[in-house]
Amino acid sequence: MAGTRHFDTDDVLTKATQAFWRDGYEATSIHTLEAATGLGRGSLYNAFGDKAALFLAVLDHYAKTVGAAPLVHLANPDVRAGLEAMLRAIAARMDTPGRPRGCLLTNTCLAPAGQAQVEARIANLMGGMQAALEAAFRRGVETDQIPPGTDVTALARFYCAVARGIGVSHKAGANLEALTSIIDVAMRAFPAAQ
Amino acid sequence: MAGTRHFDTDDVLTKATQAFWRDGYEATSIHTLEAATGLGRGSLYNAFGDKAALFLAVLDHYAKTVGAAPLVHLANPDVRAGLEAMLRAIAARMDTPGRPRGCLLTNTCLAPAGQAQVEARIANLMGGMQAALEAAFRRGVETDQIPPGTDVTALARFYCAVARGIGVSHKAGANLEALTSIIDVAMRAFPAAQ
DNA sequence: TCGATCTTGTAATGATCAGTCAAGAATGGC
DNA sequence: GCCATTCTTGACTGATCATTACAAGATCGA
Repeated sequence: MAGTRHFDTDDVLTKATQAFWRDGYEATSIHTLEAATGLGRGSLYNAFGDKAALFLAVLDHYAKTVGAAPLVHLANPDVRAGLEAMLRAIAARMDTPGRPRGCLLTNTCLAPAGQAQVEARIANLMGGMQAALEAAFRRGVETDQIPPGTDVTALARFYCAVARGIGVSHKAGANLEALTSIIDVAMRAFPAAQ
Repeated sequence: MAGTRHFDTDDVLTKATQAFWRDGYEATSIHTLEAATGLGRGSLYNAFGDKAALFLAVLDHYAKTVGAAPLVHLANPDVRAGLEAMLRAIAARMDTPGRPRGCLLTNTCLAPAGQAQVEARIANLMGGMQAALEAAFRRGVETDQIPPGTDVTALARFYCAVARGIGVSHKAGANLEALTSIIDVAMRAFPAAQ
């Protein structure tokens, strides 16, 4: 029953992500992770190290897959349309049945893991979204889609906060229609083209 | 050393609130609560019941004091000014030194999986804020401060989401200046008076 | 003054937690 | 075909968790 690895790392990370996403870092025990991944204790510790190290791997896996997907819309030359598409993609992702509610990063940020390394990683990943937004908005200023002199940092902070607020609202029970109406209002804060 | 109660209930609740607010529901142990309140195990269980019941009392205490304070601004006849004052009061409250970061309700809105009663209470308290906003906006429509036909429910949901987003941002490390800039942008989504 | 009642501190309980370790089993290199 | 390596398994450890039981002390009504 042993000798070579019996699992695919990405597959195990996906399953572990679901568990952490659903229950949070503290409430997810090694026993839960055994059940979710189908691996034994020893295999988990052998492959990933301790619980905190596994969670770091989960965070990276989440950021690369679930978290990065909506950001591709920011590549849209129409900055406003790209922003709106990103927000709607986030809302649509949350509405996906079978997925845990809210956003793993936001959920974990609210219920801290107590591990300094984990908190630093979360701050880093969250900062990445704000930086991506800010870069898109700066490009919008350069291409005359956004009025010059606009505080693009504040604008990025705002839409980051909206995305986080959407995550919390969904975690608190909001449905897709409620999230959509939030986005409709939020887009009114986007500076008008000149 | 015993016979009559040696503590003030409100004082103990305030101290317990600080502990839950800082560390979250799960990470706050009875031992932590003993140290924070100065009471022994027996006194805590005798006075409040188990941990979940104590947390329910803490939630109500928080809602009555910290949570309700910013909402008084909504009584302002100028609806837009009242809304802005409320948001700035929330940001200023977060910046208060010595206070735990973020908002207790937002921080724990996902927390105790399995404690249906706690989740219901949080949903109820959160819904109260949205209802207060919606009532103010409806009054704004009646007094011609907000265009007729405005979706006041969506508007209330949006500013609720902004408040939650501010809480998450602060929890994630944002300072007062960052929170203020978020509010500046958010106010641009408010419908113009006719 | 005395007993009933309540508060309080401490010890103990059973469950669960993260993490470790020795031993068995299967593989790949030789 | 044999051996070293790697992986899996399941039992074990010590710590910590929420909760309860209990004894001792303090207060109050009668």
